[in-house]
Amino acid sequence: MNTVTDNKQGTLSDQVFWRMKEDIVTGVTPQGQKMRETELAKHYDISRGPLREALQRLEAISLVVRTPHAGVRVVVLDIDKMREVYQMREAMEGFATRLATQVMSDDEIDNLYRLLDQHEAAINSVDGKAYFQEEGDPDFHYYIFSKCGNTQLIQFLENQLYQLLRMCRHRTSQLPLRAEHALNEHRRIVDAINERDAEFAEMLMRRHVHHSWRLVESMLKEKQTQLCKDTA
Amino acid sequence: MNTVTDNKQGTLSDQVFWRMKEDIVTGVTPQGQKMRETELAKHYDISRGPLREALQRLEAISLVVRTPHAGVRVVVLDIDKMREVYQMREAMEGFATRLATQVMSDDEIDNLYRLLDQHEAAINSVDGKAYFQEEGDPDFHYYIFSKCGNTQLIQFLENQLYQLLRMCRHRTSQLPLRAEHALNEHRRIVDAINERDAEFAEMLMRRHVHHSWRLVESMLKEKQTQLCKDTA
DNA sequence: TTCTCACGTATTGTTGACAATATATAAATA
DNA sequence: TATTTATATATTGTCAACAATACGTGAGAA
Repeated sequence: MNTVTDNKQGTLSDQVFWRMKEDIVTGVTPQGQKMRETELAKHYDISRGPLREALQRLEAISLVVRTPHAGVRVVVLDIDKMREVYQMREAMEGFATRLATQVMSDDEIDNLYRLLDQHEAAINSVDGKAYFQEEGDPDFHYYIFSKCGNTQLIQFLENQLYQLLRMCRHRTSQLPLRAEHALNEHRRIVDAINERDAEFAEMLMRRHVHHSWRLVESMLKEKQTQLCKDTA
Repeated sequence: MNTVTDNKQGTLSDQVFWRMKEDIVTGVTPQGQKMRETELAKHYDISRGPLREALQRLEAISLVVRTPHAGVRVVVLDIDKMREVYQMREAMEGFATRLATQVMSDDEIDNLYRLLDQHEAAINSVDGKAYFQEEGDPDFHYYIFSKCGNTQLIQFLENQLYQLLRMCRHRTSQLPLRAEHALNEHRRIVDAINERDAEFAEMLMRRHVHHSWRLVESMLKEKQTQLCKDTA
């Protein structure tokens, strides 16, 4: 199912890039951590050349920040950066949904309906809500924007934005969910796509992402104020 | 005015990245050209290490494409890729305009009006239309999205999308313009911003970008069919 | 003649050593 | 005692040689 660690194909730089990316996104390498080249090279058992290239690729997708001659650190996703990620999602996924609505085949729309049914079944089962956040929700979003017909847009969402989103999710995974509510919004989006109402589908997707953010934001702020009280 | 070549600050990799970027975007390095590392290293007078890093950064912003073990080529902006660039612009600049409308200061809106006046004056003068495409139009767009308050969005537009757009422009620079028409659309956008109507401002910006693309597209297709007739 | 396969060459991927820069430590001065 | 400066150390940036891979060329067979 998960072929993360045993990926022995491609260049060294490639392999290490994927491993480091997973380590960062899943929180194995904590946010804000200093990443020393020598140290990492030893840890991943390669020389500094390919390692630097891997670091550079991580920088290109905003997973690490580099200051010249000083080194790189894992990005710290504070509330403001997370806002930016969700704003980008709102704009780009909304637009991707519009495009997808115009070019999706009927069979692909059927697949979307089947996906909704699977998610509903999962939610009704034990641990289904956790499943929904971890697998179901991303699957749904991924399926739609991957049909938008704009390669650049797909790659940006997949390679850049969704990696950051996974980091956000990791940070908010202990927060309560809104699985049923989100599923309803998913249904409406698919209905709009099915009616080939591109403008409406875009609007619904934007609202859907916006709602997610609003929830995440309020939870984070609540947690933050709670933390202040604890330390005071 | 242009401090491209005499930029002796920053790391070697940095300097060469900027030089190569300019060379590609301005067409000095033609689209589709194979870029051999040894050759380039000699040409820019550095070793292959930093040069590879510069190439990788070019790859990250989609100015070159790399195939493993085979090398990198300058991207070829065919009509389909250009469509993708303009679509991305439509979505992201539209959204950036919405955000900017919400957070721009009154002084900054005044600056926008002054910019419009400058552009009108330029258009009425000799060669003003050329000026408008080369400098005026990008300035206008850049000013707006730079005020949107979303760092990631700004950087993406500035570092990635607008570089590709400059390549598109270079390819379509000989095409006739629509300077007056575009200026009118600019006016309406600024008016919407001034009235703090974020949704309307977004819509106008999207339509504006969409119009640009429609024009470019029809010109390119016309040129293409003409070319077919010539060779037939 | 045309297709296939093997070989040599050219190009990219990787490595470890060296140079340049920044950070941390400690001594010296106000 | 606090602050500044000089030095030492650690870390990043750069280089040139080496290894691995892909592409072009030519020979051989169908």
